[in-house]
Amino acid sequence: MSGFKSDFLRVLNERGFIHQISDPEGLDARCLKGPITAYVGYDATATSLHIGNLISATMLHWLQETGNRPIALMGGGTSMVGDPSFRDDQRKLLSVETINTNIEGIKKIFGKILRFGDGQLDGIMVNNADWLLKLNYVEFLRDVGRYFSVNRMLSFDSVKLRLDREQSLSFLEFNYMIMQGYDFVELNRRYDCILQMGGSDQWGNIINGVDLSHRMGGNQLYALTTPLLTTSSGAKMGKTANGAVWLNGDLFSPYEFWQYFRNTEDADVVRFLKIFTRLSLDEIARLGALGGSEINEAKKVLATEACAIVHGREAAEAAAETARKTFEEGAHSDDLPTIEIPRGDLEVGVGVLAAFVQAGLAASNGDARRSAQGGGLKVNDATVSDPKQTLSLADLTDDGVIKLSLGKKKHILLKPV
RNA sequence: GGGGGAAUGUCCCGAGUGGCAAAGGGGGCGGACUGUAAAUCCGCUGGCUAGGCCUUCGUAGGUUCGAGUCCUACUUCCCCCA
Repeated sequence: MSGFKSDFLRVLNERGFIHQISDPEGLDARCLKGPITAYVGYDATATSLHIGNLISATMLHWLQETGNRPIALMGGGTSMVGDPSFRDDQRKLLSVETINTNIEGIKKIFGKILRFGDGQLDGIMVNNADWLLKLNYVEFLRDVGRYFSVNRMLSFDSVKLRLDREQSLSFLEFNYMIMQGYDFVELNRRYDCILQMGGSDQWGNIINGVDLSHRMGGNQLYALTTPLLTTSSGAKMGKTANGAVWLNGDLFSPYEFWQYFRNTEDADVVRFLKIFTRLSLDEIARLGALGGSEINEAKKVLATEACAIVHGREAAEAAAETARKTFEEGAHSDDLPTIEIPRGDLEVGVGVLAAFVQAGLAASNGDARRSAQGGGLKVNDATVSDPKQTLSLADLTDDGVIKLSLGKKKHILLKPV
């Protein structure tokens, strides 16, 4: 499936976005005939999208960039049910308020990735609550439900895990794929949308929409999925100690985001540059050719470029500069994450362990104590050897702060107020 | 409706003769080696005013000097029969 003629599929293919396409030749031919409309759906499971969602959102970007129309679908309706795909337990039911709050958070990112407006090829943002919540049960069953075979639905890999583990799959969740299938058909009716994209875990759900359109005598629709991103050593992409790599700055700061990409494994640099930056393939090839420790330069470019897309160029440069000062000069930058501490506390003296807990670098005194025993705690770059040590005004550096470090990478500044 | 199983350290999986802060993995964190990489090796992975105390094995009671382990009821989930 390499010889795509259309700009859109060629770009996606070259940059490593394609895992499966339902009818590659057919879709390629359709893309050549003129602009197409395609969509990706996002459920309101959190107040922000995470790095995994960024991949499909980036596909929407390239879609628009190559002269087509993108739709970002907010799953206000489907989130009422919850996608059971590849999950071994039921999701918690979300309240309507939570769903709406989450959607507001999720929407933010699209302004940075797509161009919206009233023009022919401007992006569209819709919410499937607009049509799903209005459906009449029996009518829906007769119009749409009749086309779904339970036998077939049970055969999808996405629910196999659940069934094989003998965990219950509720009827509520079982309806999810029907709703998503219906979404696709509805978007085709409303906007002539012919392609749905998503992560590889969405294949079954997307194919259901393609089939439903057939059975209802509708248009030919297409499915396209991206590979599940894992690091070369096999870990799932986008997970850190504290959870997901969020796109919203209030959950995951630009500096943290920059650091996440800076720590990419060597073997993943080129792959990630293609997916998470908009650099030309020539430039990426050049960066990928750097050998040995020089590849660190490529990682910095990756971090800055990826960060710039999500947080803006300025924040990305600032994160890069903070990192440069911290790691290359061994100095500390005012831009490091900072925690305020009452001046009075320092006058009295604060236990080191408690200080690390306050800074969020340790979960408890015991946790901090253990880190200290392993030689992982530092105050102003000096290893903490005595857990009973206290911090006072005398520990302030010339810049009037105290730098706490956990390991080599995590630094927090304590600032008296 | 009847019968039989299951729930363990608040990340996950998973052992557990009545003496248990509870085996072992995975993951995570820290250290060494490096290049803020990978691989490898080592340490840690309930809380605290810290070698003493406190809270943990689905929930609530009970038996016992002592309960994750035994008894009763309840909850949730699986399987079989109707």
